[in-house]
Amino acid sequence: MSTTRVLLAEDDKSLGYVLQEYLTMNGYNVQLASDGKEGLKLYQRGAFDICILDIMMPIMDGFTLASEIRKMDEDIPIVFLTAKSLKVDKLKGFNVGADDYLVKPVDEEELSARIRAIVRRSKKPEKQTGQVYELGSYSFDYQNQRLSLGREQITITQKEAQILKALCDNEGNILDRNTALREMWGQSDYFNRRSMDVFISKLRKYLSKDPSISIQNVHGRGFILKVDQ
Amino acid sequence: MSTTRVLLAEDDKSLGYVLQEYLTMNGYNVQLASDGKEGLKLYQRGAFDICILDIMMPIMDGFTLASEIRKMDEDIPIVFLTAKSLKVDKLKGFNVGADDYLVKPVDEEELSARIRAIVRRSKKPEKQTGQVYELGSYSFDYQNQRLSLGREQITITQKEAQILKALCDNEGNILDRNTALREMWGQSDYFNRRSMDVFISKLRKYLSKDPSISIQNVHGRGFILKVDQ
DNA sequence: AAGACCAGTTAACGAGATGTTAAAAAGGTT
DNA sequence: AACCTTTTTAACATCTCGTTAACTGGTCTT
Repeated sequence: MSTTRVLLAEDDKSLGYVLQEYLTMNGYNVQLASDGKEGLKLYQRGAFDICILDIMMPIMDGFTLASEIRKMDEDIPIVFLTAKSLKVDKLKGFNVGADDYLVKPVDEEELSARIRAIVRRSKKPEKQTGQVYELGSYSFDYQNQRLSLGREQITITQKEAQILKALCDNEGNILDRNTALREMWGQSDYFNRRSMDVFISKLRKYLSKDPSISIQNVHGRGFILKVDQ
Repeated sequence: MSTTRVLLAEDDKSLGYVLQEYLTMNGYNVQLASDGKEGLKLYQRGAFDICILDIMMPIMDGFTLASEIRKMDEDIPIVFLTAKSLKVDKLKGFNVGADDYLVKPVDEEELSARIRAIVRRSKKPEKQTGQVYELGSYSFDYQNQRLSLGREQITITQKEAQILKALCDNEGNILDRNTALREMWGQSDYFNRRSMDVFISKLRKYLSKDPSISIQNVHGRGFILKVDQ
């Protein structure tokens, strides 16, 4: 993931500097503005992932800045900082769409933790495409239990998918039998082992149309999924 | 939008009751657990939008409960409540994936505002108004519960529409049964499952005039809406 | 080479999941 | 209350898939 870009608007120079330093050290890309107007300018210029705004600032206060920012981007996370803990202020903050509201003195670590929590939520709009494994000319979608070869497409069963996934995750390496059995069956005994063999046999059949793919046995140890080139 | 379902785990009966009352009055659907274990049970049974967990509780503390919940759903918002303001606790909270961390005494209005802020972020971006799905030769207007084929038009029921929408949103991919049940019924049990089957059967009938459309079952997982070309 | 496991494959079995229809229950309207 | 619509529950038929069994051949150890 790319670094998180932070817009920090804080008129207290020394506090602003300290926070900027701390956040930068923690891998954030921080731009510092010392009043609301400057904050707005910076915002218009760059693309940010989160805004941290002091409420009491000269020229333009944090609330006004926040609403200006909201006009441009109704989705960007905003965190307010303030010296006094006035309840009305706090509620006003959340009403203009704040994501958090911190009372000074702020603890840098806590600020960092809260930023992380907020950005984590806001940064995943797109639905994650279920991971798809490429197996020679096959492709295997674990989430959807789908194995496809060209236009042909079959839906395999849950256990088949589990085992094939485990093989794919260890492609070229041994998938240890006992490990796999404990993972998928909860324990390893004679019957589970035989059951696994049945599934391996089924998977081999599914994958037989591409001769470059093979599931090889390692006597007494497990199986290896191999894809030759 | 449906009401926000809140799981509140708080062992202090009177505080728990007060918060439940307040949040309920503000339009939240609140279920109260008086210890961690009960909280976990409630969570497993129902579908929630956010969890508010006291940290110090008998039997199972809030951190443990949170990590159990995270095992099941890595995306649900979690807010911690605590009496003492220990920095290590706070950071630990954020590290297990908290979205917020409030120190008692909590102000109900602030809690409500924070919940709103968090839930706003986590709710999936619903597609916009008047979305009409194209299904082969059918078209389906979810808002108006209308399914039409040519100039024929039928109005389907709310549940039918909900399920069809969920299927459409996952077209070509598995609509997970438990996910759907928790979304639409609030919980997943034997009877809901059978009820869902009945609706699937009805939808299949509605859609039977276009043979390129099918609702396929994936044994033990859910259903896939497929539209061949 | 012989014995002792290990693995490959196919088929049968049965618990549980699903398909479908109909009746009952739950809501809502007049 | 009588009526309607929607949803749930019941009942029964059918299907699915993980397991187990059975038989075959393979691999290792001695």
